[in-house]
Amino acid sequence: MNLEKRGLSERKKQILKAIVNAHIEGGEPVGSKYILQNQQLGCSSATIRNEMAELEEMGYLEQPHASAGRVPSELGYRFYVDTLIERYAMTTGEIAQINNLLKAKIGELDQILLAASHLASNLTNYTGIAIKPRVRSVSISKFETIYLEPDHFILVAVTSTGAVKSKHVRVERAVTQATVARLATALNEHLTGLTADEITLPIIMETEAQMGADASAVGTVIKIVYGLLSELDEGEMRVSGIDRLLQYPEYSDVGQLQELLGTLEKKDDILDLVSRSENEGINVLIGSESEVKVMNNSALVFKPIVQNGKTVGAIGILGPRRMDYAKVLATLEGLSGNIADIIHANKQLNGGDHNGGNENNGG
Amino acid sequence: MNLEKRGLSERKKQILKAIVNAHIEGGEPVGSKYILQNQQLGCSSATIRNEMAELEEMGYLEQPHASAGRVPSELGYRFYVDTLIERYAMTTGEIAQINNLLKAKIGELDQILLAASHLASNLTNYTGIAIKPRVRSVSISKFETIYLEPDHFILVAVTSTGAVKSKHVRVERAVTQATVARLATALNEHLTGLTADEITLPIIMETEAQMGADASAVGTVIKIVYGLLSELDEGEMRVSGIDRLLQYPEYSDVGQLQELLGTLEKKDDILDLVSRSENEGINVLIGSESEVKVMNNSALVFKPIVQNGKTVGAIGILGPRRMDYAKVLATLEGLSGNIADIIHANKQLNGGDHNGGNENNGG
DNA sequence: ATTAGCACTCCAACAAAAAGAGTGCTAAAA
DNA sequence: TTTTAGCACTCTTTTTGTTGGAGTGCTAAT
Repeated sequence: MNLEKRGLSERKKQILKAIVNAHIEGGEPVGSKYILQNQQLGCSSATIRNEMAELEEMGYLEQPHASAGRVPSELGYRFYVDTLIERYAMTTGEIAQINNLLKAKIGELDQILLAASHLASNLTNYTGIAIKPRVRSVSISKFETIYLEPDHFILVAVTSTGAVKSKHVRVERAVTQATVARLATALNEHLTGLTADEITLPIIMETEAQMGADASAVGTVIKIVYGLLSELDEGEMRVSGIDRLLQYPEYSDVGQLQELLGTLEKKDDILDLVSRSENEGINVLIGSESEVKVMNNSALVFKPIVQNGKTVGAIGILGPRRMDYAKVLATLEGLSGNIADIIHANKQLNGGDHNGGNENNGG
Repeated sequence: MNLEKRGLSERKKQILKAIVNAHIEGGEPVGSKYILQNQQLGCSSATIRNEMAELEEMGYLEQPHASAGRVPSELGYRFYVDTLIERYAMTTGEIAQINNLLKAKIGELDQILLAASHLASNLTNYTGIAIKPRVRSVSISKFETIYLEPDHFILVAVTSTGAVKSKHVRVERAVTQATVARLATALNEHLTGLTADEITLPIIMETEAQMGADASAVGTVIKIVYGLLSELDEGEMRVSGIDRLLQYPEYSDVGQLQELLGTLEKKDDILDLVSRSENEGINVLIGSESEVKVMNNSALVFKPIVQNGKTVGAIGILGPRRMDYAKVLATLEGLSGNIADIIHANKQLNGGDHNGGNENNGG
């Protein structure tokens, strides 16, 4: 017992792992008898009980009430995810499913993320989340205008991350096709690479000067550009497969469920959490490790999608604290590998090796 | 009793209305005693009981069990919505809220619909739905290309409904800025106004011919255009405020709730329903009136957004069958009026009168 | 046609009892 | 010193029974 100060005995590890696995599968507290029957550790249930009592004392297990089985504590899950978990190998079927669905969606990042989170939800049977994080500083790398009618054109902006945004623009004074083309040029010369904060009055005035007689449209457009940039700042989050949560008994309490759904609706908390993360590997947040109040018996696992050193998106899984971490980690890794392939270049998808490291981040 | 064959007596109407109102508010079966105390109809509870028994026989009321109060049947709600409902006037506060939020979102239809459904959910305290219906035939009215790198440009398409879609395009053989500009011209000349089905091989060949030496890119782009058109065909549906459902006791049964959430996740059923609707007024679907299985104790109210005679979107409310129809109808009407203002022209919002007719459509 | 009165039904809530699962502890065995 | 069998104990879950109340339907009188 003294020598266990700095680590768990092999037997304790085996018991803890068995308990976590059993609880992940069944959701019920696990008793010594069950362990006895399902593990070969050549000792009696009484010994197991003793070990369990010690594991509880050490903080890895909890007892829902005086005479129930044991349930893994938050610390127990942490230890499990960090050291005990056995890597889950995706089946060829799953890999094929990923490839097929994502291949069909080669396109804008938004759609890829959405499809991926859907897929993640399907494969893991938990709730999937697709996130475009808030970013401190997006800028626009290219403007284009599309003339429609004398008082009506479309402003298209390509952002530094490659996303394309557009807005209809209506102006008071009629403009010509040539004018809106000149406008695009002017915008490209003065506003590219600037964040919302950097669009200052002098810059606006320069742009207006360049447009000469047609300066009146500039004000309207700048306002729209500004709004566009702030929109991009806001981030976005979409949820898929909420219905899957309901199959887990931890969410059969309506109050709890309502709180959780509320958090998913509000989006802010999770969006913040993901946007602030600096871990580019897989993030695993178990229960109260995250500041999001509601998560107490839930867990959030997410993987940022990084492009040129910048986090441009994330896919995640939300589920009960006792989720099947092995499967979730493998799924998110597989998916993010494929997404990386797609966005870095439109090269052929081949399901190759994307062992994206199994880094975990507690709190 | 004979003369009631073709209509309900005034007293029956009053009783029915009182029962529906009471049940909408409380969610509990309503008894004769309650009616006696809350309505001035100068008769005893025994008489009310008799009337209630007859209303039940006629199919307007139901009894959950032998000795409970009465609950409105589906037919009862239908009758209520069609003839008994009292128009609800939006408060100035609500009108102001609508104007402020929508004003801020002047932009693409998607965003307006999303904001509106959010708002509808907030105002009514039920779940809001924003829908872009499947449409038989979308075409593209204008193409534009944005050159980025020699093997990489962006294709922007403006659809016949004014929506803007874009796709990144990567090509094998390097192209110049001039080439992508010519490509846009070629696409505009050959593909505008065509639906996905109408893009035939001859047309493709003509386009390729026009591009001469750069024909190789045409194939890639056509595939993308095709995908883009089918995407537009698919329709879209976004849900907001699911958490609000949980406050109503009819959704405290996990099984029921799961089915409902499943329907909302799948989107297909509701999307079909809305896409196929030909009623441009407010549609009210109560319980099993819709083919969507799950709705049995739910109701869906939605209002198409029509532009140039075409349904370009819809906003809706999903809630318990006993929802506050008066409020829901008023809210959707108010919102759709404002949306119409915004999309028809960017004229100033003024919260003016949009009495969009109170048409109802039973199954 | 309406109403008072009453017996009847059914549900909901509570209480008590029984069943079960799992533990902790003790004393003996390895 | 560690392990184990055995058993009493605790706490939950399920079952069963009881009671109270709400609301109806019916009958007989108005």
